[in-house]
Amino acid sequence: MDIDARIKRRQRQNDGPQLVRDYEPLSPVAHVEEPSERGPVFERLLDHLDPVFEGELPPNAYVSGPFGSGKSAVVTALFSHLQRLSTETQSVIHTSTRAARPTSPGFVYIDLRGTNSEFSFYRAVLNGIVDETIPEHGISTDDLRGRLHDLLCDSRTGVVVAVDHVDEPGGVDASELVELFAGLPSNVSWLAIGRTPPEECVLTTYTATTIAIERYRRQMLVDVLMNRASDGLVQGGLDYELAREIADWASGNAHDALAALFVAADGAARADRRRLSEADVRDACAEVPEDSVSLGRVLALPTNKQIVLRELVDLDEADRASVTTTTETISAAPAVELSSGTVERFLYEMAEVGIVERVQSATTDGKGRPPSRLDPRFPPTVFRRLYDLDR
DNA sequence: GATCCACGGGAATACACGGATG
DNA sequence: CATCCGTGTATTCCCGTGGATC
Repeated sequence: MDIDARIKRRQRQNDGPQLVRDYEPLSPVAHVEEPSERGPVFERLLDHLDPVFEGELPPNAYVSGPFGSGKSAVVTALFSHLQRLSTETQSVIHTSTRAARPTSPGFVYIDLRGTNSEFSFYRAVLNGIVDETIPEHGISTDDLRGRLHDLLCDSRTGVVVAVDHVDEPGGVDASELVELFAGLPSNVSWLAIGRTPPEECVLTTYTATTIAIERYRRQMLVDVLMNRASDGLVQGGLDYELAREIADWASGNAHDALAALFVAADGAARADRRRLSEADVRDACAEVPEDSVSLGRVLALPTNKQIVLRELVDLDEADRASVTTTTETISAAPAVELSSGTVERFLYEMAEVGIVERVQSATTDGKGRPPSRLDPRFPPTVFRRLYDLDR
């Protein structure tokens, strides 16, 4: 960078603070410690978990709600508080020795994104119970299950395991989850969380409680946006009116609303403005796909798949004309060390589970099956930033 | 030495089209 | 005209190997 540019930057900074102070609070993936807008939902969850405060295990339960209704936000917040509480009171099993005498159940939160195998599931449970970190290799799945049995059978009170994102495409579905829990002792109570409505979900035949969470009301969503904006943007960066506009457009989906805010903020920041404009918001909303896939899912993908996606979102139209040319361009990129066969398979696999969408080309050049273009089903700007941010 | 799982690589299958065939 | 066939491409499926980790 030359000296002029350095000076310019200083001048700009002295003009006033940048629009975006911190991208983190704007991220649709980030959950805050205290989601203040969902008080009643907390109450319902606490009602269900009530036996815990008597040292008893609650029954199994299923929490359902549409995309972006705050299920994960609420459960992760609640469980992190409960965990803290039970560690403070020394009530959970802490070590693998039997010295500790638990008087209240332990709490484990598991995100099924990224735990696709039997092994990784039991490993996650065990990790949530003991202090030490369980190795990822060199120990068999059966050994893991064995250790869990030993530990839990020694524990008088057991654990409550929250399992988030049940039934996602390509992930663990309801019946597989039942199988997994069948491999654990009976003093494990689960709290499953998913989008499938309770009446369609087989899990409810194993639960005493189902808790349905509704989508955000408009006003609540506006509050969420204003709160996040006040954490991530410079003061006055987001007008109340624009927050309402985003909330209206998102119709109760907090994920999409935050994604739009993120994109809009990014756009305004690039244009070197100090506040979001009407046009920023409009463009941002247009960038978020109609039926978008959660960025949480995208960012939970294995590293190499994310690398492929990172390249994909930068390709121009010509390079995305077919899966074949997309594959060629991506595997030629310096950042990609995969064989083209693998890149291609990754692309198809991600299309299969809805991370990207295959759009069949209308133009047929006579020869062979018509090619498909791959469209990301998430806002590229958000993915780009969040991906680049933690490299 | 044991274990899990990511990769590679290729085989099998599906699809679209034009032209041949009955 | 309906159906079959061959060709070229797209898509799916499968499984062994080896890297990484303990």
